Amino acid sequence: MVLRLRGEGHGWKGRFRGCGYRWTLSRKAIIDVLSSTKDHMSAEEIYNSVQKNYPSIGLATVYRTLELLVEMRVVMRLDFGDKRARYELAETFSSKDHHHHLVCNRCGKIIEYTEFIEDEVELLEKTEKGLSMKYHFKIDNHMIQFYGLCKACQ
Amino acid sequence: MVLRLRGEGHGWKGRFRGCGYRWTLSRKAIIDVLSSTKDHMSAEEIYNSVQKNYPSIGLATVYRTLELLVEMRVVMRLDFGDKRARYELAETFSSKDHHHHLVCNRCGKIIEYTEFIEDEVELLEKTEKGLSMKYHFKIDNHMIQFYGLCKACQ
DNA sequence: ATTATTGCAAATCGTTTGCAACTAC
DNA sequence: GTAGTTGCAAACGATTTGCAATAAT
Repeated sequence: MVLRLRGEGHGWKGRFRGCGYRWTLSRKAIIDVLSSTKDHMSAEEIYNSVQKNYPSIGLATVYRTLELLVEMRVVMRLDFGDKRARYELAETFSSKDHHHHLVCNRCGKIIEYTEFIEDEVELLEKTEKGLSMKYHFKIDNHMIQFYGLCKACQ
Repeated sequence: MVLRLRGEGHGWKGRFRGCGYRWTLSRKAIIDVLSSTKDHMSAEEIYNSVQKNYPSIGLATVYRTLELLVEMRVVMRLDFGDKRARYELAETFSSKDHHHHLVCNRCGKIIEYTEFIEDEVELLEKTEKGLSMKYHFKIDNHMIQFYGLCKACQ
């Protein structure tokens, strides 16, 4: 019987090493922050949160790490029309809690919805397959956003 | 028999006046550029294009106009993960030529697809209705993007 | 020991803004 | 004439980068 090694809870270390990267405190701290919330955090928010436990980690490192994580497909970079980029663990984004977004064009309010998703997902999978074949794209995520006016802004 | 006034080809003037804005040369020039292409142009690209015919129009005006047009729902602001915002006439975006996007995570290549759309649209309309009711959102557009690796980048 | 990673401060770059001149109405 | 609009240059803010110090392997 062989033990399944899980490393830092998700095999993070192995995943980094496998890509030729090192497993560092900064990276762990940032992934921890992202793991601890479902919010769409900006780089600066992540930085502030990381600072509470590791005051020595700099903002540049947060940016560099996020870039790396996006490249590794560990996090998803989102855009809601406010200027800053927002980040969310891909795992959170794509799991059974998969959700899409409703964005208010005036105040920027964002509503995450998970209802009506099953049908969407089913259809999207079909579409995904069709697109993959036709365009030879290897698709690994998708995003749906509805734009309009929220109750308050109408 | 009453004539239908069309103004500048789309009743632009009336549309602006109706919102309390003025119909100016800059605005016409920018809308003309957007009307002449299906591309997703950045503010600077629009500026460069406008410059060819109207060298006196400044970049700041382009930004201010685009902001106004987004607010008026005349244009749709898009984001493909390269830093700059990109713009497309809402009309182009939402008409029968309605399309969605495939975005390559590595090289940023964008493929517009129009196939597989009918089913999507049908479903989205249903979803839209459901979301509107539940969240009291007035939805007037949507966006679907698939992310992955294009043929060349795999 | 070797090489990736980091913090810091400076630089970059898309976008916004203050203001006086200008233009649509 | 009265606002809304514009060009210009300066300001802004998010993100990136050079570099010497530091940490992971």
